Amino acid sequence: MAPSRLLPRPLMSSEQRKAFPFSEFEPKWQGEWEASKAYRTPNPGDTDFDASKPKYFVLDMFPYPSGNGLHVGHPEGYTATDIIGRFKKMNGFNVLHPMGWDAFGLPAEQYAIKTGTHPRVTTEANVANFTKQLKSLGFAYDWDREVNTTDPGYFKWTQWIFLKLYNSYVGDDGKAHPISELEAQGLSRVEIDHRRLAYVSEAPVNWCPQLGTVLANEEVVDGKSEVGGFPVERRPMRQWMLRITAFAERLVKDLEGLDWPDSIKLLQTDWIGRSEGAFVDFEIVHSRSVVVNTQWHPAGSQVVPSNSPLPLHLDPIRVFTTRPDTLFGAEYVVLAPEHPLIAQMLGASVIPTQWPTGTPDSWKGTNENVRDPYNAVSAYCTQASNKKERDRLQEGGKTKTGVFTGVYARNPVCPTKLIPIWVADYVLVGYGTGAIMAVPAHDDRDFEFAQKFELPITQVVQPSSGQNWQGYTGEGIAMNSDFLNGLPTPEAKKKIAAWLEEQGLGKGTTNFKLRDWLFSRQRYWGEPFPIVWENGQHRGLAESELPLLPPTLEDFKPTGTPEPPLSKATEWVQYSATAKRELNTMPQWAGSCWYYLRYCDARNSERFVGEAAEKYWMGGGKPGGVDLYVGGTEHAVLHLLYARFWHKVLFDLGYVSTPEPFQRLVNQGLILGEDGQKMSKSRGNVVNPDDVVREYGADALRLYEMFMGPLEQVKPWSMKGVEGVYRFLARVWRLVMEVDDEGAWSLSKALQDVPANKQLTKALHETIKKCGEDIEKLSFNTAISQMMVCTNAFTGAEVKPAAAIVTFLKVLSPFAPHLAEELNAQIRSKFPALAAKRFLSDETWPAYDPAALIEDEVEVVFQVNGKLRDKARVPIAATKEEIEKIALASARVQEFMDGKPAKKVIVVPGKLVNVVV
RNA sequence: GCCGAUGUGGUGAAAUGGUAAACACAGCAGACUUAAAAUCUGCUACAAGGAAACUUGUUUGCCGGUUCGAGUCCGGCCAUCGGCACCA
Repeated sequence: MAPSRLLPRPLMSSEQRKAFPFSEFEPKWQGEWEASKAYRTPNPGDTDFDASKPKYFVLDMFPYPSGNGLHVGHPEGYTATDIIGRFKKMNGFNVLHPMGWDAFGLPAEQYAIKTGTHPRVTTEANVANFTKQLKSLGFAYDWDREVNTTDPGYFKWTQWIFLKLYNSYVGDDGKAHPISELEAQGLSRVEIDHRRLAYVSEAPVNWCPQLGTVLANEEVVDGKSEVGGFPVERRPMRQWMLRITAFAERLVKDLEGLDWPDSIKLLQTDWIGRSEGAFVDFEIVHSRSVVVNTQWHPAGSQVVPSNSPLPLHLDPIRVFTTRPDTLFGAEYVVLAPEHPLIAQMLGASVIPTQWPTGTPDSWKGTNENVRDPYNAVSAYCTQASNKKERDRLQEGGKTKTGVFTGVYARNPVCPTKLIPIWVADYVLVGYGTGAIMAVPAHDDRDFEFAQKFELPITQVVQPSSGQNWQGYTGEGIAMNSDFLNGLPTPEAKKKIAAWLEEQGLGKGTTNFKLRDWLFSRQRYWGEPFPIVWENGQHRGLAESELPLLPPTLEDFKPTGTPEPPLSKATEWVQYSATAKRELNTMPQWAGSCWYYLRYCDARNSERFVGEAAEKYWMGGGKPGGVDLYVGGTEHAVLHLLYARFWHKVLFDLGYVSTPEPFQRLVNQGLILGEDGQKMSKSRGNVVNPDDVVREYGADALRLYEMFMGPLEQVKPWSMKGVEGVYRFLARVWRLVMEVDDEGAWSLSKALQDVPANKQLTKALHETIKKCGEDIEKLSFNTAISQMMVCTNAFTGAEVKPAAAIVTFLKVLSPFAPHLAEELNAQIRSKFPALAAKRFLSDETWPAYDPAALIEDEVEVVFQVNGKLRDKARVPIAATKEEIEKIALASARVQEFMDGKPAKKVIVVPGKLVNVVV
């Protein structure tokens, strides 16, 4: 028989295993905070609102409540903002720190398709789960301000803002104005529809058959949908667009005044892609205009006259270029395959049915069977339009293809010089004018193309330093350029732009990469458009008809055609005998474009946000209203750009008081799995916050996430690290509590109402100082290590001074609010005068005493030639001369001076002495 | 290809141009314990020498520069990660 002690022992209750009873007091305090509405934030107009306090609006990117629940990445940013919010509150600010749900979106809809469960049901369940999880972490949110984008009381205003966009245009001042101004000017319906910020377009879009919806360019990655990775094809469809491009200039410029990381500003700037240049018009010389000899063509051929008697007017080819100074080097013109002029030229038989005499074979395209330009061009264009975006990029990488149209254009600076017009898909229809002038000598792409297709390459820029001019794209001195010769690039640009304008051949202009925002989706679970169609025309609903609820549908499946699922709600669709509703819904971005505004006044049923509330919470004299916005980098471009756009429209129309929404932005870094890989189910390295809370408590989770490293950095998870901060919290617990004879926790006898000694006082005040500074800088990891140092100092003391420990708990409370609150309450039971009366969050952040930080003596290091050789403690008040004397007297210093005289002695008081020999 | 971020012990990391490695994790040793866990105390960048206290040298991706002094500033390169990708 085995000795009894080797038998499995009865399982200890989990309470006994715990180093401190967090699982008891954490829910207890959460309950108390909730019951007493400890974190309710009064609004202007409320009886308990104190207008004398400054405001601090600290915002998290609100989550999509997925079925998977919270992952450890969520609490990273949320804890950071929670600490800041609690800290600011203790420093006398009115703090707005809300939470809500970005709950429209594809997963709930796809789940509905699979199971038949209505997305509203799924969403409600997920929100309930997320709420429970977030509450278990003790965040100081004002839950009375919770918003949910799928709540009719919320999306009523999303629809309302859409109507504002629909009923606005951008004037010459670059600002949004009500469309009524145009009506007053007597503009026609068509003209007005052309100016609206929300307009209908037939442009080719990214259609994803599997998802049954179109996607914005930004939602397509490598020709596949960002969600799900399904193939995406291009097809023309009628869609709602938002005219964000009208704000491109301001969206770049206004970044200046924001406290955002430079890298994020750069990302947005690059995305918007502003470039200055000029439009230049190239007249198309064709058989139905005037016949002109080609000057330079290798075969010296002529454009073949057709037998068509009627002259035909064709608009010139307008190109955009950032290098108008190289116009003399333009050797050919390229149209994007989708360029409207191509269809026009094909239709009007401008593109000939025979290659001009002497056309090199390389110009005739790759299709062997096509023997004439007409068919070569149409074949090339068909092929290009069928190609998915992905193939255009992937197919042979970036090898250039193209075909000569058989038609020539006139170079405006050199009317006798005719240059061939090509079609090639390296020119994108969506950028600039969809056409370019090719200057092979000074553009990489044109250079590559010209080499491949044996087109002439003429130097027009002399590089400043002796680089090879072929393919030189930098600035230099103009040459072979008539009246530009000898001018440096910037001057040449100015001169040619002025000349073009004078001649009516072109115009200086600014262009952007940014395209208008494709705003409609063929989905069920999104905001319906407040639009009806009658007699082929759209019209906005009256405000009084909002919110427009989605129809109740049993069948959410995509129709398999571009017809949205809402078409299945036949009754709902029929607005009146003659009018039908718009069937598209808004994209998920819509709700997140303005949620921060709703938080200011979440229950207002009269207005999207009350005026006084908006002025107070979003005001403050800075361009951005939200004081701190924390979220992931994945939203660095889209969400932030869209929200800024909407905000500017609302600002122009006078609905909000700042031109920008977010003043300070911080991106938290991704948390990786313990294996250093991205957390994912398939890798099996996902950490569930619920498990961490169960094992170590919410405070330990919060603290660990902040202790891991700098907030912005990508960092791997470590359960051992969680244990480390858990042990720290247990040490704090034992400063106050000890196990009594019954094995229960009771107040420590070492805890006494005595003043702290000099050493402890210093440690405490250093901690107050450093933590305050570090919280402002969001350097939570170093703040925590300072609290550890402080705790270690207190642990080493025989007697624990109660008042000093309460002060310490105040500093700890933003980080570990439950433990701090519990220990404060424990101390209050014996020392009511020393502890906080109610909650620590009601207390004032302690002030540090600079005098407590100063010591009588400091350690000064002595260097010889920059190398550390000796140290000594010297009085803090010692003069430079005295310190120098002490240093030179040091035996070690003398030894390393090796008898040589000191050439120079640098003395940094309180720090070091460096003797140079 | 272009743009950006990062690079420091076995690990996460810290350092207004002024003692590199604070604070943790892991490891080692000791105390407590019948024992273990927990807790407490100490050691712990690397190399060489020394019984030891200690001494000397080297070290912040690599190469150079500025400076009395560089992880930090400047120039060049390399690697990893992220973004963009024919934007004229």
